[in-house]
This record gives sequence, C-alpha cells and structure tokens, in this order.
Amino acid sequence: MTEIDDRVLGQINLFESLTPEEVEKLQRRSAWRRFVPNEQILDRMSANQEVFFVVEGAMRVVNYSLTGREVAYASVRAGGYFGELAAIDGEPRSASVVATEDCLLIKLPPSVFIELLQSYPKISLEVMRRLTQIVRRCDNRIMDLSTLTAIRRVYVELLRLCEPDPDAPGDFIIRPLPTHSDIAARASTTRETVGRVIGQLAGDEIVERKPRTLFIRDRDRLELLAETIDFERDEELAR
Amino acid sequence: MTEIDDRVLGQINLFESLTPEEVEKLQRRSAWRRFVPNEQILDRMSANQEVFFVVEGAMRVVNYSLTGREVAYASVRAGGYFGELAAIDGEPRSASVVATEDCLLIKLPPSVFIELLQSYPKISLEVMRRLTQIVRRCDNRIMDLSTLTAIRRVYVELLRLCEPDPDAPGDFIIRPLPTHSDIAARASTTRETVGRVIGQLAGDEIVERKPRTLFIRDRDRLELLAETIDFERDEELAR
DNA sequence: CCGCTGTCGTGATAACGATCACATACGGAC
DNA sequence: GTCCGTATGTGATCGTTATCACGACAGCGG
Repeated sequence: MTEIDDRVLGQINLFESLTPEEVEKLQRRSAWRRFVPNEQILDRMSANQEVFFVVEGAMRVVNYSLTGREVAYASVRAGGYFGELAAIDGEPRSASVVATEDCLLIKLPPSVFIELLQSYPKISLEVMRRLTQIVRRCDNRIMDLSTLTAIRRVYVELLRLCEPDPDAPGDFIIRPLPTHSDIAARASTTRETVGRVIGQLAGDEIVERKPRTLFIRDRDRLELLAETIDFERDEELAR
Repeated sequence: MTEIDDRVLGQINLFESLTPEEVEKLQRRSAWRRFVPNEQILDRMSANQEVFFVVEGAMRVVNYSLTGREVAYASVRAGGYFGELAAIDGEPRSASVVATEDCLLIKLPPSVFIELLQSYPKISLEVMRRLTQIVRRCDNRIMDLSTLTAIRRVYVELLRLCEPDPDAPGDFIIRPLPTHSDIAARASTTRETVGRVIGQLAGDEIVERKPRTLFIRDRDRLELLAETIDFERDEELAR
C-alpha cells in the first residue's frame, strides 16, 4: 500500500481555514488506515476516542437492536468526519460505523482534537455548527417517529432522497436507489413495507420504477401524501 | 417587579469559570424577564436567536404535531440554559419552550453568546459537551422509538423517572408523578396506554399507586420487563 | 355545596403494519 | 450459458396499540 500525501487532511472541510503548514503539522500527529466495504470501523459502546476524517469513500452510522434490527443514523462521505462525540465527552461510542465503500480515513487522537478546538475558535465553532445540525436532524426524526405512520415515514424518506433530475428538468429522481432494506432502516420500518409503499406509488403513477433508479413523476402529490393531516376527514367534509 | 442582582448570571453552571467582574460585564449586555406557568417562552420556527439562561423556575422543551399531539424533548431548570442551537447556526427555533413554573430568565443576544464562545475556549468546550449529551440522548430515543413497543417505552420512561426513595432505602419512587399525558408525551404513546401499563404493573405488585406518587416496589423486575428481548420465548423454553 | 374542569381508569373496536412465507428477478462469478 | 446470493414483489395472518366512549374522582371557585 502506497504512502499518502502529507496534506490530504487539507481536503477535509473542517480544516479549510488552516494553512498548508498547519495541516502538515497536524497530519504528523495522525494515523491513516484503509477499510473495505462492510468492514466495521467503529463499534458502539467501545471505549476509544479518536476522531476520524474521511479522505475517500463512504460509510454509514448505524445501530443494531437486540433483535438484530438495523437503525441507520447517517452516512458520512469524503470531506466529512465522525467520532467527535466520544472525543468531546469521553463517553463510549454512541453508534457503530460501517464502511459502504473502500475508504481512506485519517485518525486523530482525542487529545490532539481537543487541543485543536481550544486553539482555533473558528474550527470550534464549525464543530458546534455541525453538532447543532445533528441535533436538529435528530429532533425532526423523533418528531416523525412519534407522529407519522410507517407509510408516511417512507414518503418523507423518498422526498429526502430525491434530487432534481439532471436530464429531465422539473422531474425528480433517486439514483442510485438504496435497497429497500436501507430505506427501511432510515424510516424505521420493514423492507416489506417500503416495497409495498413504492409499489402503491408506482400504481398511482406518482413514481416509476427502473432498475437502480426511482423516478418521482409527481413530487407535489407525494408531498401532499406525506403532509396531509387527515385525508379521510377532508374527503368527508367534501361531501 | 423588583430589579434583579447584578451577578445572578454567575449562578448559571456554564459561567462557573468566569470571575465576578466578567459575569457583571456580561450581564450588562443581557436582559431579564419573568414567565408564568404555561406561558410560551419560545416558539418553534420563529426567527430569533437569543440564548436563555434559567435563574429560577422550570420549563419544558416540546413540539406539537399537526394533529395536536405533544412530543416532549426535555425539561430545563435553574442553572441550565436553552436556545443555543439557533444562536450557533442562525436557523429558526427547532422547538417550542413552555414554562412549567414561575420563571426568571436572562436573555443573551446571539452576538454576545458567539463572542463568548470565541473568547473562552473553556465555555466553548462546555457547550460542546452539552451538545454531545443532547445528541446521545436523541440517538437513544430514536433507538427506543425504532425498536421498542409502546409498552416497553413506558417501562423505560418509568425507570428514567424513578429515584431512590429517601425514606425507604432500597425502594424507588417517582414523586411528584407527572400526569399520564406528560409521560405519554415523553414515551411517544397515548395517555390511555400509560394508564393501562401502570395499572398492569400495579396488579403485578411491581408498582404501587398513591395520590401524587408512584412507588416502584420491584425495580429489578421492571428492568427485566423493559429489556427482555422476548419474554414469551423464554417462558416457552422453560416448559 | 355544587358545578366545573382536568385527570384517571377501563372496555370495545378497528386498523396499521410487523411477521412469516413464498415466488421472482437480478447480477456476478466462473 | 448456469448457479447462487441478494434484492424484490405480494399475499395472509395476527398482535399491538391508537382511538372512541364512557364513568369516576379530585380540586377549585363561586
């Protein structure tokens, strides 16, 4: 395996504000490592506190229930980082992280990370901004879990995943389409339910299924389905 | 209404490390205000960014679904603070805050709070620690919501609420007992389900109901009920 | 003392969705 | 091409729990 560049840490968004010299100095106190797909990078409850920076690849942050059910929290890709929670508060890992692609990660000891936070208020603030973003996302998810049905959670997950179709302006698209199991782990439901929901939507011509792709033909209607308070009541009132 | 002391901000845990002079200086840039029970202190989605510090009283952080269902996130009491998310990232309020008691709050403009974070790395780190704590709690809650049944979520909520009984060593107690609706909002279920669960537990003599109090007579058994993967299976295997 | 209003206890009901069980399709590996 | 593992589509079933609908009770203000 070849040696890596002395300054790849500069590619990490968090370190944008550092000079090349500072990056190099920082990187000298780090270690790097590669991971292959499905390799476990971090284990929930384990007691280490390093912070990981993603130079290449992608991974997802997950947890497994006692019954083996998978709950997906987030995915991290090149330029991002994870593992900061344990570094900041010294507690055990709050989640597991598994590589979804071939990855190149740089690992920073907790002491170095903390030192960095103390010396660079800009970076410190950036980390706080990221933490607040995580809190906001969690809050929304708790709200969804507490108030939405499983089917609606799939709707909002599809809405979250879709992007404007670069080929057909106005259309929306999900590509590559994650497996139904993956979507289920994010929406906290089962793969069967995800399949059924997409099937239903396809029948109503709101979406169209293609091999590794899902076309959202009528995003507005999908949004309506996700947000409508109580459709039956509306129908009744219309009579 | 009488004027408040020039240094009450020093009572806030976050400012423990500041000198009395620094506290006074800080407080000169702040405003204070009282709230009565059930008064709305903060409104989700509103666009202000002040940070609030609690000198007296208690409040809870909640959100309401479109159907009117209440989801409780946390409660804050004297010495604590809230509203830091919006101050840090400038986004709209992520939740509403309602007073549960008479409160005295001190309000800090976002610019002053940010300045504070930039100038005092210690406070900055303390804020980060609090944010990580929130993230960990949210993660656990998402896990509970995704993998536990409503009944089990009530069990864990009761376990979270109970404290060692100061009068009867070894016993646990919840006093004052929140209303069933409050517990339901934290466990994301209905008031009826909470009532049924407690009724069931009372029948099994695991808890005992008294006016504004719940005695946990057999905490171990309650823990078992909350954590057991699949009780029926165990029973079947035992035959 | 008598109504209010808010909480609590419980039954009956319905439906949402997890679970089980297949059949089918797809994508590599060889 | 063939084979196998993994991803899908769907039906049938059934348990959990939200919802509706009461009655009982306590605390409080007039």
